[in-house]
Order: sequence, then structure tokens, then C-alpha cells
Amino acid sequence: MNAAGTSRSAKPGGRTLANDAYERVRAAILTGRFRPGDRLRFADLQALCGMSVTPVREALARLTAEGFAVLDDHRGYSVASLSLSELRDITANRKRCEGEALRLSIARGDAEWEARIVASHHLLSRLPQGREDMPSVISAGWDARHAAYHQALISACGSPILLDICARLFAHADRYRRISVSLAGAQRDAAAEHRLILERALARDADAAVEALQAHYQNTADAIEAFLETAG
Amino acid sequence: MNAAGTSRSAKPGGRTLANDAYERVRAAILTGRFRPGDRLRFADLQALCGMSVTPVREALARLTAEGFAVLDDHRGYSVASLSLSELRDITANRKRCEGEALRLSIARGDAEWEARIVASHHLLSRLPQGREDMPSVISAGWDARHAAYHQALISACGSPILLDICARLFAHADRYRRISVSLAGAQRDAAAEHRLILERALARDADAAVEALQAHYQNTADAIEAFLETAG
DNA sequence: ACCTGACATATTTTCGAAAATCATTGACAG
DNA sequence: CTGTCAATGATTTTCGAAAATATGTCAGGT
Repeated sequence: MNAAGTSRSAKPGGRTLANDAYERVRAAILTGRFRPGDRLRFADLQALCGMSVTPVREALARLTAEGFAVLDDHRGYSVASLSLSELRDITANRKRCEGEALRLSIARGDAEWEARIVASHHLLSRLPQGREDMPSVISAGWDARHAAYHQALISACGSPILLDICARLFAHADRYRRISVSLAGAQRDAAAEHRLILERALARDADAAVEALQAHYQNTADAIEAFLETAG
Repeated sequence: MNAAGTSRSAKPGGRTLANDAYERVRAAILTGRFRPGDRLRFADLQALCGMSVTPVREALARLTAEGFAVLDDHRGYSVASLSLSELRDITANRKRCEGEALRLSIARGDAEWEARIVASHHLLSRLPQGREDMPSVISAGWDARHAAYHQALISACGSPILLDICARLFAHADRYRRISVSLAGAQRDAAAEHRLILERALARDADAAVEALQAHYQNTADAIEAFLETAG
């Protein structure tokens, strides 16, 4: 019996096998290891996760409700595919929703919120975004810190529902970004943009901060668009 | 073999038992027949839907991802409970998201969009919102037409993601409304507000139409709040 | 060559029971 | 009287196989 969690080897991720399957498949989709359009056969996923069909089925049901997988009745699940129009739709909604959430956070955030965004930005700035050698290991840590920084920025908005909407939009947008990075190799350097957003948020200049955040998302989307048009 | 659908008696709703269970349980939650906080035992739902545990489990996984049920690992599912703070959060986000969607629809909508909102409003106006006698049958039709009208209003916004967000917010808000109506008995008359929104949308006066829509949602929320504070 | 239909295969969907986990009860010690 | 702990019952979670459905193949006719 170790201190944290149980001693069972079969449930690394969550408290149930279904949770474990959910986290594994979700991570594989978001990182691009399961590619857009790929079929998600139960036999494969059972072998991969080392469990029966029931928990896998539950995991795919959740992922489908979140838009990461699609189900064709009696024909099986597959990874949700990418499209230029969806990327643009995600980006537009992200700019609107996260922009509003940032504005609220700047209006309502206290000193602890300031501490959260300073700390999470520091962690992010201390990590290279990615390199040609060992891209996977480094980028795994960077991806997590990048998501944590953006979450911290809007964490004082006071609306759990808005936070949930933003989290979902971020996850979908990040899938586009990670897949285009992993396939294109190159990626742009967003460190300056992240710093600019932080400075303006700390200065409580909502209009300027929101403008910087929206420009950041638009720049990211433009880079992905360029990739999708050539390789997609 | 009849023309539409299969001849199987076991699948009235969707093409699979899991779809059927999903629709049944969802409807029961949204109408308030399954009350907030109620436990959702598999034995009960299996008996109700006439199927085994697997499809029921899949249905509850989907409903949980949509926020209509909550899961406590190894302790079971239950109907999501209501709270004053959540009602206010839903209302604020609804005003923001649907307001923006209506503004986009007014800017982009063509003649077919106009026809949709005129037609759906006509259907809605031809039905009494509810009466003391026979409330359930009448209100079932009214609820559907009410949802259809609000969906039509924003149907030309051009953003599938925004439409999805609005649909989810509407469903959650409508659960609050239906439960408060069914428990309080009385309900306010929103016909004039619906007509005002339609007129301003047809006149392409976006600011005025959005203002009327947001006032409509705020008035509805205020009535529910009054009920929640007394009876909740 | 091309379409049709029956057969065989692959895959999903569902079931019924076993295993695992949680909640409750009641005995017993402090 | 109070708190701990084991035994019991209720419920969730998972499994392995059966049933249902879709997909692919191939012979036969036009």
C-alpha cells in the first residue's frame, strides 16, 4: 500500500478502468498519435489498454460527447477529422470566449490570480518550446505548461461554465497545433506574445491584454492554416 | 417491415439501444421527471428501458459529459443538482453567447432565415404556453416549439460551434425553467417578448434585437430565481 | 465487362454473470 | 455512551461470449 492511490497495477490513471481508457485515448488523439480520421477499433484499443470492451466503450462515448471522436452507428468510432472551416470556427469562438474571460479576470482578479499568472508564465518561459532533437519529451512538458498558463490567465473570471467552454476550445485548438507541429517540424516562437499578454494583464489594461491574446490566437491559427493548405 | 425504420420493437428512439436509453433518460432529466439529485441506479434504468446494463452505462457516460448527470466513482450516477449560482452563470453565458449568435444571424441571415424565424414564431404563438388543466400534454408541444424558435433565431450565425454552445446552454436553462414551472404551477407569459425579438430581428436592428433577447432571458431567470429562493 | 445476390468474414452491440467496491448493521471494547 | 471493526447486503464495474449488423468476396447471369 503506497501513500497515494492504490497498489493495483491495472489502474494507473484514474480510479476505474474506464477512466484510464478515457485518459489514454484522449491523450493519443490530442497529441496526434491517433491521427484524424483513424478508425478506433475495439479490438485494438482493448489490446492497447489491456482491458475488456466495456470500459473502452464508455471512454469512447465520453470522447464523442466532447467532439474528439465521432460515431457511425453500427459502423464504429473514429478520430474526429480536421478541416480548415472548423479551425476558423474554433479560432473565432476562442478569441471571443477567452477574450471575454480574460477581460473578466482582469476586472475581478486579486493578488493570488496575479501570482498564478506570474508563476505559470515563469514555468513556461523556462522551457524551450521544442527542438529538432527529442521533440516528444520536451514538448510534452511544454504543452502542459502552455495550457496551464492560458488557463491561469482566465482563472479569475468567476464563471465555471465559461472556463469549461474555454477549456474545450483550447483542447480542440491545441490538437490542430500539435498535429501541424509534429507533421511540419517547424513551429513559431510565441514567447514574446506570452510575455506581452502577461504584462498587459498585470497592468490591468483589459483592452490591450485582450487584443494581445486575440492576436496570439490568430497568429497561431494563421500558421496552422498555412500548414493545412499545403499538407492537408 | 414498415417504411421508416426497422420493425424491431426494442429500438423506438435511435438506431441502437444505447441511443434509446440516452434519449429517454435525457428527456426524463430535462423535463424534471428525474429530479435534481436523484440517484440513477442501473437496476432501475434497466427495468425502465428494458435492456441490459451496457447501453444504460453508455447513455449515462454521454449525459455526464454534457453536464446533465454527475458520476461519483464506484458510488454511482445521479441527476445534476440545481443551484442559484449555476442559474446565474448559465444566464450570463446565455445572454453573451446567444446575443452574439443573434447579432451574427441578423448580419448574415438571408430570406430563408427570415422564413424560418417567422414560421417557427407562428407555430409557437399558436399554442398556449400552458394551462392549469392538462399542463403536461400541452407544455410538451410548447417546449419543443419554444426551443425551435430560439434555435431558428440564431440559425444563420454561421458557426456550428457557437450553435452547439448555445444549444447546451439552452437545454440547461430550460431544465431550470421546466422544473420551476412544474413545481410552482404558475408561469409568466413571454409571448410579447418573443414577438418583440422577432420584429426587431426582421427589421435588422441588431442592437435592439439583442437587447430584447437578453432582457427575455434575464426576465425568465429572475422568475426562476424567485422560485428557487422560496422553494429551493 | 458489369451488375446482382448469396456466402463468409470482420466488427460492433448487447447480454448475463462474476468480480470489485461501497454502504449498513451490529457486536464488542474502551 | 461512544467509537472501532468485521460481516453482510446493495451497487457499481468489468469480463467473456453471444447476437446483430456491416463489409468484403466471388460465382453466375446479362
